[in-house]
Amino acid sequence: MSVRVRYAPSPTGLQHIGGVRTALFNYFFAKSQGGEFILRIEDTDRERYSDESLQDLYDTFKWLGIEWDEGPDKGGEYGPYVQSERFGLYTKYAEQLISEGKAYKCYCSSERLDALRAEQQKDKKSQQGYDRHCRDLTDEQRAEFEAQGVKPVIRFKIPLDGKTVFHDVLLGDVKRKNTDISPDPILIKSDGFPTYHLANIIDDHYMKITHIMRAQEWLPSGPLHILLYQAFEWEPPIYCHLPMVMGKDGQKLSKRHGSTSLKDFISGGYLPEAIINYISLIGWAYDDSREFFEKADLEKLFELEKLNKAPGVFDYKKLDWFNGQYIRKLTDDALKEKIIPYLADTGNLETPPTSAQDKMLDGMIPIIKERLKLLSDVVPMTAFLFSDISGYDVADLIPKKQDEAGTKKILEIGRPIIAQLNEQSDEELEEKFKALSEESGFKLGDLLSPLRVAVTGSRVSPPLFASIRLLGLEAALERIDAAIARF
RNA sequence: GUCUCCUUCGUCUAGUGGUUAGGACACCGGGUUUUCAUCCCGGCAACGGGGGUUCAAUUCCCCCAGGAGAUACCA
Repeated sequence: MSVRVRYAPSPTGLQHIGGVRTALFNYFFAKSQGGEFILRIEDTDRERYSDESLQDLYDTFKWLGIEWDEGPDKGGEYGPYVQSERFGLYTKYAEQLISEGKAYKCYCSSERLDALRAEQQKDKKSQQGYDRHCRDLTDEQRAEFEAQGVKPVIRFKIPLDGKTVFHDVLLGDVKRKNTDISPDPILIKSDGFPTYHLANIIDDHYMKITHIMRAQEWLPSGPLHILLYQAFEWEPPIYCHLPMVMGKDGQKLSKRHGSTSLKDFISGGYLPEAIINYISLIGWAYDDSREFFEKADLEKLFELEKLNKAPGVFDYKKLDWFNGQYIRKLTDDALKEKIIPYLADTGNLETPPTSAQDKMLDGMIPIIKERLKLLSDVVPMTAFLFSDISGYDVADLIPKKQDEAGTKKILEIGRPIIAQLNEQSDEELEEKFKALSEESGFKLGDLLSPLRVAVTGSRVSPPLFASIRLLGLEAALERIDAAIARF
C-alpha cells in the first residue's frame, strides 16, 4: 500500500518552526517512500480563523519549495481538502454515534464547565475534566433542555473501565487506562462544527491516510483517537509522535524565545536551504558526521528509524551558521538577486536597480559574501556606500596606542597613496602601504585603520581598497579630508 | 493534583555489553589576513542518581530524581 501522509494545519496563526518541522518530516517521509503528501486545512475553529493565516501558509511553503500532491489549491481524488467544506460528513457520523449509544448530547453551559474546572483545580482533585453530567440524561430531561433552546454539544462516551493501547513507531506500545482519558471529549461544538478529534479521524479515514506523524504534544489524545476508530470500526493509521521543539529554557518553543514564525525568518534574511537543513536536524540525524542536507537529499535519505525520541532545543546560533554556509554556496548572481530586496527596502536601491547600481552590486558581492550570516546583514555592511558616515566619533579614528597628532599624520601621509587608487591594483597599493609602514614606523594596521574609519565610518568594514573602489575615489578622498579637518 | 513521554559535552547528536565515548554549533586559544569575516590548527566539555543482571555496563532490567507535554465548545 502506498504511503499517504498529511500536514493538517489550522489557519489560526503564522506558520512556525514546530509546524513546519512536522510538515517537513511528513513530506520527506512521503517522498522517500514514493508516497503522497497531502495538505488539509483544519479550519473548524471559526473564532480564531483568519485569511492572513491561510495566505501565510501558502507563502511559507512556496518559499520553502515544498509542494503537496493533493490539497485545496491542487485538487485530488479525496477532496475537498478544507474541513469547513466537509461539514455534513462530521454531523452525519456524530449522529451515527449517538444512535449507537456511543455519544450523547450535552447541555452544560460554559459557565458550569468553567466553575467545575476552577473548583477541581482549587481542590487539587484527582479527577479533572468533565464530570459526565449529561451522559445519562433521561429523555424528559433532554426534551426540557431542547424546549429551552439550549444548543447542545455532542460528547463521546469514553468507556468507564478497561484500557486502550496503540502502537507508535517511535515510542512502541502506548497504554492508557480509559479512566485516564479525557472524560467524554466534545466531538461537535455548539456551533455545529466538529472538534479536531472527530474531524481528523473522519478525514484521515476518507483520505486514506496511512501514517500520522505529529508532535508529541498529541500523544495524550492518541488513545481517544483509537477509541474513535474502534467506534467507527475503521482501521487506524500508523502513528509516529515526533519529539517536540523546545526553546533554550527547555519549554515548548514560543515567541518569547525569539522569532518562531517562518515569516520572521524569511524577512530576517534566512535562506530556505538553511531553514530546511537545520530544522530537519532537530530530532533526526543521518549518521555520526554528515550534517549538510538539501531538500533533494532528504527526499531520498529520510528514515523514520533515525528519529530521536527526546525533545530538541532550537539553537538560533547553529541556524545562523548554516545560513552563512549556504550563503557562501550561492553563486554571485544568485546572491545578488537575494540581497536586492533588502537594499531596496532601505531606499538605497531603485527597483529595478539602475545600471550604475547594478555595477556596484556586482562589485559588492565578492567582498561581502564571506562576511554575511544573514542576507539582511548586507544593509549595515554596505551602509557607508549609500549614506553619510560623518557621524562617527573622532576617537574611533585613533588607533590603539596612537594619539591625535599621530593619527592626523597617518591620514595625511596615507592620502596620497589612496589618491593613486584608480591607477593601482590592490596588491600594488598594499605594497606601497607596507613601504610607508617601514619608513614611517607606523604599523600597517595603524596606517590603514584611520583611513578605514574615515571612509566607512567604522573600524570594521569590508577590505578598504575594494570599498573605496565601490564608493568612488573622489568621495573617499573627501571623507579623508573631512577626517583630517576634525583634528 | 492526575496521566503520559523523555534523559550522552552548554546545544544538536553518533555510538557499543569491553571505544582514548566520535562529529557539529557555541565558547576559549593559536595561525593566515589591511579591520572584520572566511579559512586552517588546537583546546574545553557528556553517558542524571541509586540498585540490580553480568567477568564486564553509557549500553539490559527496576526504582528515584529531574525535565516536558496533556488535562479547552484550540488545534
